[in-house]
Amino acid sequence: MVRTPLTPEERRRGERLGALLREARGDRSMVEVAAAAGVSAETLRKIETGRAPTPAFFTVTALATALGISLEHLAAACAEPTTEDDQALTA
Amino acid sequence: MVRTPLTPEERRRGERLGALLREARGDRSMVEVAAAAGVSAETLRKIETGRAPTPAFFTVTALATALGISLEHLAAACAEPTTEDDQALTA
DNA sequence: CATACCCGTGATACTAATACCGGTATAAGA
DNA sequence: TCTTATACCGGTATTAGTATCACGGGTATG
Repeated sequence: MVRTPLTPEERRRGERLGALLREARGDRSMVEVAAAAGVSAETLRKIETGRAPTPAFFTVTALATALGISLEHLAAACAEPTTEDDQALTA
Repeated sequence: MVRTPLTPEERRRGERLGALLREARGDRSMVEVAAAAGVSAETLRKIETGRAPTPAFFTVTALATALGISLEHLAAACAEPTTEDDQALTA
């Protein structure tokens, strides 16, 4: 195996990231946010739905900028749900 | 064309990111930092040398955590050298 | 009711990221 | 000198991210 397939945990993390982005998008439309971030709407949809669990760094950066959220917040919320970081989803 | 090839500007941005990571690594070895971040040494080398200009978000996150630098700093330094952020490279 | 527009979705195509392998160069140490 | 460790480089294999194409659902407007 040359490229390790994504583990279920990594996919879970991707879903968490997508959920955070979708929540941050609020009532804005996908096309609007995608255009503001400079990515295609389909790409944003895949990331939000978790079908692209490990998007590129600059893609996430652009989305975070377009959505007005911090990268630290995203990384911390997706990192590890060991304790009870589900508060990040509700907030 | 279904997937836009990386533009020279994106590659430049990747080189900047790599330079920042290498600088943050300091005198640590590649294998040590790579192991701490959970990525292979070859991947870290490719990112540092700019041969992987758009690494995955969580890869950069893990490296930033292992190196003790902030994602915001990385994103800001790589975003756009419009004004004079070359100081980040020289410092 | 038909048409058009916007949003979201699935399928497809193609490039890039990641990892493993072997080889090379340089510097430190036995 | 020889070994070892580190970094660099090329190639290869496989998965995954991203973009385009084509489709369905809803809402408004004619």
